[in-house]
Amino acid sequence: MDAFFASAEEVATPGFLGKPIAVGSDPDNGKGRGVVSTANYKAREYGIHSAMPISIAWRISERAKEQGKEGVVFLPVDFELYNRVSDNILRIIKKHSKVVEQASIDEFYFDLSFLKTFKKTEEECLRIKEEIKKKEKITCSVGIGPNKLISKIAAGINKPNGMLVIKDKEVHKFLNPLPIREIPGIGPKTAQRLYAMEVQTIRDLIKVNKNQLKEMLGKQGEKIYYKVRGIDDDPVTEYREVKSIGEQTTFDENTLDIKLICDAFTNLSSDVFERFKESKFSEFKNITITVRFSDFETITSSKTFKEGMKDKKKMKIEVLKLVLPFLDRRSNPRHKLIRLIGVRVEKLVK
DNA sequence: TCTGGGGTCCTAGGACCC
DNA sequence: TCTGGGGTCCTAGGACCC
Repeated sequence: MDAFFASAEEVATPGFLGKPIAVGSDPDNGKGRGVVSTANYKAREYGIHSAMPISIAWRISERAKEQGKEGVVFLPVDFELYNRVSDNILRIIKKHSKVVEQASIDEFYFDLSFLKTFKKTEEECLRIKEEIKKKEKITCSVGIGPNKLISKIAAGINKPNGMLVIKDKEVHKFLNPLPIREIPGIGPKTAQRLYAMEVQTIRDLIKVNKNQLKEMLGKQGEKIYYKVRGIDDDPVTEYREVKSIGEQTTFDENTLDIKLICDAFTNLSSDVFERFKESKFSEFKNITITVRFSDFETITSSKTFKEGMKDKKKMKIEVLKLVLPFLDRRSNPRHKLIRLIGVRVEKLVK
């Protein structure tokens, strides 16, 4: 889906039509601590984009207003709304394809190989796009290719409201000129390491041999070796098992207030437990806590239990037992303030 | 300039077992 | 006194994705 959160908000509130919108954390008059989740295309014209600190976006908006331009509409993330829309879209796609994989709240893979030709596939995808546009009033971008990798990259090329078909024979011509960051799995860190080797495009990357990539990047490197060649046999799968349930929260202000921190951990523990109880799992065997300090150093501490756990009170006690060492002054000699804390349960048992 | 929150997967070292 | 090789599980940290 194109600018999904922002698009869903535009549909839900007709008054937003034509306005620049940023969905994300509360900007709190420029003091807010989060980031932009999604900016609509009007807001992108202002230079606002996903993952940008919300305080920067707020400043951009203030500047724009001074120049007589329209201010940005800042909206909190409303997952209930987006999940509803997402479910509707899934239902539409399911009418056209037997196997649909929901890759995220706004990304779907579906296997149309039963249609046999790219022409028929393209026509079918146009119908899906039109139906989504008609029923949900939002646009999406579609990529059609011989596998999930190529279709995903192709979908990202002609955004928004785009559609791109890459046939088997066209894969190499399509991939070669693209920047390496287009490959899913090459993030900022990996890209930097490759830039240092004068590797900028997939054409460059294809010249690096498999052993070199493997040595440099481990298993990830081997995957990249195949991806740059357009090779991907990852099947479209309906269902993926949940592996963990967790939550984290950033304090309004960094803190070392023990009571505040313990209360926040207790609340997180309780919230995670409630979500766990709503899940189809009956027990968990691991708890992991996260602490992020003011300098962004992030530590985790975890414990695995022989026996599965399913008691809220016991969970809270175990969480606090994990937290305790970090509240000891000796473990934090420079008294770094804490910025974020988190709680997660893993090793889930049905 | 200041960096959210929900996740998955991988790596490396250490303990432990046979 | 000095010590192999195969394997599993746990812990901590890091990269990545949306």
